[in-house]
Amino acid sequence: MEDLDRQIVQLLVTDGRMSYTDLGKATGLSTSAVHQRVRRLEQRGVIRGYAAMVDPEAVGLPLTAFISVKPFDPSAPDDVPDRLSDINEIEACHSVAGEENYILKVRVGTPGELEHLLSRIRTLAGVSTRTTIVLSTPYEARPPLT
Amino acid sequence: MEDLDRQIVQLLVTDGRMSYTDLGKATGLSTSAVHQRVRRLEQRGVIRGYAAMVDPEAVGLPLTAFISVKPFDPSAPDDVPDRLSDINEIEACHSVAGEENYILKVRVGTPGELEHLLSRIRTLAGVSTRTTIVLSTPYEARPPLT
DNA sequence: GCTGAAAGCCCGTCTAC
DNA sequence: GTAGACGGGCTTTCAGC
Repeated sequence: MEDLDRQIVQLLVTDGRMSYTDLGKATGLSTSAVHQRVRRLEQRGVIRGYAAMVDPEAVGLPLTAFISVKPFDPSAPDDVPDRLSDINEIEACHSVAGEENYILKVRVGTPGELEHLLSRIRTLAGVSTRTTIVLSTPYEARPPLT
Repeated sequence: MEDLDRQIVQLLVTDGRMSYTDLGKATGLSTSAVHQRVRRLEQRGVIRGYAAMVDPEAVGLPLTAFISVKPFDPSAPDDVPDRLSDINEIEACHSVAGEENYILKVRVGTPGELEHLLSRIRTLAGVSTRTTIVLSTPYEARPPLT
């Protein structure tokens, strides 16, 4: 990727609401040139979208956990991500190499909700689970420096 | 949290660049009322900021991994997050309950870079590591529905 | 805490290079 | 691919309730 695009991406990752005018000042381009480049970055899928970053505790989700998942029947068709995609408590689903097949990142309000979520996951996807509770998060979602 | 604030947060998590005018239309508030609420949500730390979401592969970071970390000397002062905070490849650092002390999420370009990163982590923080390679990511960073 | 209005700035587009 | 300009819309602030 070109250096100007890289700069623009970097700026927008740090401040997703920065105006095209300010992006232009920061990169030395005109407003319309920046605008055009941003649109192309969005269309090419480099920029997938924009989001407010929210404090999970402030919205009632103080409990984070990683759940490693392994199918009961390793010969069954593997559609775990599809089966779990409607569960809003699951923030992320990664297919991984190793002892387990998937790592899920989940957020809930209470241990009771986590217990209930685990049983939903086990029955919906036909998997066994290994859960790692997050005690605190020194940092998270830091933008990739490229 | 109040319902109107919840609506606003939900909308901004889904589209971080939505205008205050549109937020007002969606919530039935005036533009200035929305603006005021958003500022208070930002000041209270409910909204931590805004970010463009970037495709890691498109910016040269196709390889994601989780690194579980455990100090060589369990009696030494635990300042692992501080010691690692300058490493840009580390996207997140969670303190966890379980066999290991921390889970790191990292993004790099190549296996060679991962190898180098692991040795930096081990020497900088005085830890042993267990690495789980991500093969694919069916979904990630889904907004918490509250 | 919300509304409504007013001024300034930004967005989005178009034309020209 | 970039610069410059223009109209419409948005942001931001300030009374007023």
